[in-house]
Formats: sequence, C-alpha cells, structure tokens
Amino acid sequence: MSKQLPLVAMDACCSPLAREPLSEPQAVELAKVFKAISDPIRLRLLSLIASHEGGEACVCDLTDAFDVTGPTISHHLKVLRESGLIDGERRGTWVYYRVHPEVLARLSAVLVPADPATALA
Amino acid sequence: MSKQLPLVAMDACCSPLAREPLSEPQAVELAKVFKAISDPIRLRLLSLIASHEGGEACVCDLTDAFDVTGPTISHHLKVLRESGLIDGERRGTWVYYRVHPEVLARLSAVLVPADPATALA
DNA sequence: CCCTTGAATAGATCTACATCAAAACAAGAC
DNA sequence: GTCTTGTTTTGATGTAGATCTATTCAAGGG
Repeated sequence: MSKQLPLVAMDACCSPLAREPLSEPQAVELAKVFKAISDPIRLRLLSLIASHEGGEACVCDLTDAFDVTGPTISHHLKVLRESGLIDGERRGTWVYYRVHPEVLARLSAVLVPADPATALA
Repeated sequence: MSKQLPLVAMDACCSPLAREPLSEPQAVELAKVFKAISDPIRLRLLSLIASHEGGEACVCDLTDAFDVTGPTISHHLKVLRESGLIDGERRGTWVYYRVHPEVLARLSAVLVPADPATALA
C-alpha cells in the first residue's frame, strides 16, 4: 500500500523559496507535491484525514463527504499517496489513511516569506 | 497590470488544514493558488522574484533563466498574477514583478501540521 | 515619423488529468 | 463454496493546460 516516493527531495525541503532561487530539480520535486494538492477534492481529502480523530480516516468515511463516485475518490487518494503526503493501510474490511506530517511541514517551510514580519500583515 | 483576484479568500486563510476540515469553497480557492505553484517553471519564477535583490525582478532577467520561449514565460507570469501571488508594474521599457508575501504566508500557515512537534522530525 | 527592443496576446497542437461505468480484487458473512 | 460490501483498477471521454509561432502592443531612440 505504501509506495514511498521522494517525500519531497531532502535537499529541497528546507530553504524557503524566498531565500534563494530554487534549483530546477528542487522545483520539479516540489511541483509534484503541490500538484497533488492543487485539486479541491484532494485538498479536502487531505484535510479530512489530517483533522480526523486519531489522525486517520477510513475511505468509507471520506467517500460520503463528496458528490463524486467511489473510483474517483480512490483515484485522488492514489495521487496523494504517490506524492508521499498520505499512506494507506488495510485493516480487515476497511482501508485507513493517515498523513505524513513531515511532508506537510516541509511544504509549509518552503512557502514561508522572506521577511517574517509580512506574515502578520 | 494588477487584476487582484481573491488573494486566497480571507475566511479560508488561517486555519491549518489539519486542524479542521476545509470547506468546499475554501478548498476551491486554495486549490487555485496551489495549482499556480504546481509547475516547476512557475515555482522557480516565484522563487527568483521573491529572492531577488530589492524584492522585484525584471521579466528580462527571468526569461534568461529558462529554456522556454518568451511567450511561455509571459503565460506563466500571467498565471501567477491571476492567482494573486505576484504583481507586475511597467517602468519605462521593462516590466518588474514582485511577490505578495501575505499570500505566501497564508499558504504556509494552511499547511502547518496539527502537531508542531512533528515539524522537526 | 519609422525602427528596435521588451513584453503580452492569439491561435494551434499535443499531452495531462478528472471523471465515470464496468470489471476486478479483498475480506468477511452465510 | 457463494453472496455482500468495501476498495481499487481498467478503459473511455471530455476538458484543461503547457508550449510553440506569429502577431500585436508599449516605449524609446534614431
């Protein structure tokens, strides 16, 4: 169930984008993860999983929250999985997903503006 | 030159995605901005502008950093502009772009993981 | 004025992606 | 075993997007 992709290339993970120019490989890796969260359904899936009690959510819970079909949700979960943002585990009948907080943290760190003061504007 | 789109809908800006489930409208707004930075060239453009001396960069400088044609760079700058991430200003012959740090800060805040401790993993 | 240089737009093309219905697979219940 | 429920895969389809060339627009310089 895990496929553990680059997890946001380690050397691309920590220097804020506004501090120094991103290298081309760094940009390629980051773009993949941002693409994964550039869809409303995937953003909500991620949020539902991350904010769910116990830090994990069953696919059955997730599907009900949307107007699209099951296969479509499954597709979006796969995209999130392959980007390294979430991971799924089957326990009996159901499959449970949880987020990788480190990846979220790295994305957040990359986007921090150069001057922290502006963050409070 | 400015077109001032939603700038990341104000009510969607500050609660981390992992704290509570994103509403559908919030997700739609956020997804637009993430889509804007889900391309390697746009990420590097954003980084080049944000990290450039004086906080602004001329299109002429930006174009040289890539293997694609001028119109393609112009297209990507437009996408970033329409997402509210950057803004351009013509001064004489050249056009200068600068980032909106508040938007960057909000995106960063949304991605912060639920448990701050995990950010240091 | 016309010409040059910088930048944006228009139109065309090719690829990537979101979605669905149908089929396959996984795990239990009977 | 067979049936049922939950999840994923497959295949097809329509739309969005990245890129190019050619054209247009903007601002100065002769």
